[in-house]
Amino acid sequence: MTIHDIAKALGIDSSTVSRALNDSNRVTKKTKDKILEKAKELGYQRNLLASNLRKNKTFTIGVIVPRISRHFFSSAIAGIEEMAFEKGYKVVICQSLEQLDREQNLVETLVANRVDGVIMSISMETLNYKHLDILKTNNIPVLFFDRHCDIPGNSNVLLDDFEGGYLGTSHLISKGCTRIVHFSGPRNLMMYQNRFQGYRTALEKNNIPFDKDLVLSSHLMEKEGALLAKQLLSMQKQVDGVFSANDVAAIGAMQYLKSKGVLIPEDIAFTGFSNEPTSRVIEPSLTTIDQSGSQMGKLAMELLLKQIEKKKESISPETIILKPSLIERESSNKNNKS
Amino acid sequence: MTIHDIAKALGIDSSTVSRALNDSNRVTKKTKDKILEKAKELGYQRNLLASNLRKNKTFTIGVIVPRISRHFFSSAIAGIEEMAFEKGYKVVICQSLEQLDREQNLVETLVANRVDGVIMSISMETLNYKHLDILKTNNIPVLFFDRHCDIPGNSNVLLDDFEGGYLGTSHLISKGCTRIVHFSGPRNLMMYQNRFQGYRTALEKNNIPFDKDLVLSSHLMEKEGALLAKQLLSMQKQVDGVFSANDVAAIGAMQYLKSKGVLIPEDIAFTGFSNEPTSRVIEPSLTTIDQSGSQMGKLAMELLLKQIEKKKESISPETIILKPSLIERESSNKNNKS
DNA sequence: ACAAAAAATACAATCGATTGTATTTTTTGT
DNA sequence: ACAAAAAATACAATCGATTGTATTTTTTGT
Repeated sequence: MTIHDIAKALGIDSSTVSRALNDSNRVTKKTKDKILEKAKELGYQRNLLASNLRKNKTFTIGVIVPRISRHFFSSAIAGIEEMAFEKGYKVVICQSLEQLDREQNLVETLVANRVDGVIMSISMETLNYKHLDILKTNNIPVLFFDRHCDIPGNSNVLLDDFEGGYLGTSHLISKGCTRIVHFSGPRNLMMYQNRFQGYRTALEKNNIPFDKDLVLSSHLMEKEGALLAKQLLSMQKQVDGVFSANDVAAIGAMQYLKSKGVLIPEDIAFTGFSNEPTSRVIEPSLTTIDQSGSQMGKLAMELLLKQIEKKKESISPETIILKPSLIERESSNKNNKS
Repeated sequence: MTIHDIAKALGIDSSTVSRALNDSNRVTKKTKDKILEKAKELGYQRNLLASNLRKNKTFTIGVIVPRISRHFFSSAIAGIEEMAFEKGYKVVICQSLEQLDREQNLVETLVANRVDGVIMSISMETLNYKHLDILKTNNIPVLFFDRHCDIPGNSNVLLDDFEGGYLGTSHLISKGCTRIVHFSGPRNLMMYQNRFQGYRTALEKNNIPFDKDLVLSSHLMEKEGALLAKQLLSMQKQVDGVFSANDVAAIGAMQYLKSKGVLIPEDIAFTGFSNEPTSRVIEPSLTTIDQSGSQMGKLAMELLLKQIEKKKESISPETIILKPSLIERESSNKNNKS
């Protein structure tokens, strides 16, 4: 079933059929009706491959995230899809699984498929950005969200991680904590750098000396949280609070500590980051920094589409930084102060 | 950058370039090398749109789920993507948001984009399957997973929901429960029908009379779980166990009951369904039926690809039914028996 | 009723790659 | 060295839709 079949059936030219199906004003209403009816009769379905090839536009956005099943990313994807659907686009979803070579492979595939744009959150292994050059070469706009990379000329939708780190740490301090450990993530991610800087600044503003031994880096998985907690107990200097750069590690640590009889928040108070669904359910419920994936996804898609749809003359990069908010729960509710 | 540019640069025909890039044995090694080098030099990237159009194959699978951010679905998508990547396919992800009209719209878009196959889990609103006819018309194989529909000729990857319902309910009975409420989902989903039948059969096998007043249907959201729990407390007949057709509703109910001072599992024991991450973290931890989304996703993609890749002569539908397993946790640990 | 202007439709090239067939070049065997 | 066979390459059509230009048809105004 092609436009040529319709054209033949009606004894007219396929260009007229094409224009009729695209509702062009170069076709008279009478002819349009005739064509539309025939199209329906024959069960015609436009072949978007052919159309896309001709128009050099696919109405497809490529999305690369480290892990689809992580709650933050799946909410972001949900937001991205919702906005894309609304605007008539579709999304190809890929996961790097935190591996650089996979990320590179995916970028190449997306380029070969001529996506109209790419939204991505880089992997933990991504230390340089050479594999992204191909996007620029092919004039494909990219938008980074959550985990950004500092190459100029691209758009970003980010959380103010510095502010988040500052909020989370200040909160613990306001609850009376003075020896606060920070669970940090891989150094190459700006995100974790910024959360760390927020932590450090909060300490300084409150005249608490910074102690680098209290900063523990890992990939912030649940198991690593438990390991870090173990390490915590064996520290000679006593700790009374933990600001974790994500909820998962915080929860791993809390569970380990609870099993060892440590009281939370009385002995050690916790603040996490991300507001994962589990953070609300664990006992004590985990104080955390909200990071709405769905909203971020929607904003990211909206911004990218704006850039795609305005003519190429002016793809001015733009950065949106969302303000984080603290969600206060039980895990930080020390009675000492406040 | 097209094969014609390469051809022109080397003074040869574009068909030879095409064959060289596809490693055809109709091109001599010497020519191939020359072409490959030139291609690299010019930064050539094959235009898959054109290739796909010619070959009438897109190496794209459409995936429709009710909600991307639901943990089960995001894990399934992760499994699907992983297997697809391995086999050289990519996936377009869409969410129906449980709405029939959206689902219909998505199916049409996928057809227009000539996906090679579709993997879907139907929405709660989907009562008839007329909107899926277009897939058959266009000869696009479909595979249903998790939530299936009983139209013949399609493949399915399912959990044995009957067995799951039976396991979950029998477990409560073995712990001494005799008045067990069942939280059920929308009737049109076979899945919930089957879990219900498993529940009913378990009662019968244990000589517990079935009481239809103990079956409460809803959409199984967290809020509805809380509402159902409220309803539970106002029942004249006392209840000592709940088998919920998903974890989310169970957790909503448990939180409400805990706030009212009901002891779990002593007063009311709980068994959920799905093994959501939160089920492990809530206190008491929730006994549940495991349903590995990621494994299901992988299997689904593998089966669909098998069907796509073998010639059309024999697209024999196939149904894989995974055996569920019970994960015993605290929420059902009554001391009465066992 | 007729020429000019405007509207509708047809023609033909194109997007970039693939592929069956025809032609040219190379290899083989005597 | 030459014909026959085999291998390599070129030619040309094609996938299905779109779009600038040319042609035909209709409308307008006198």
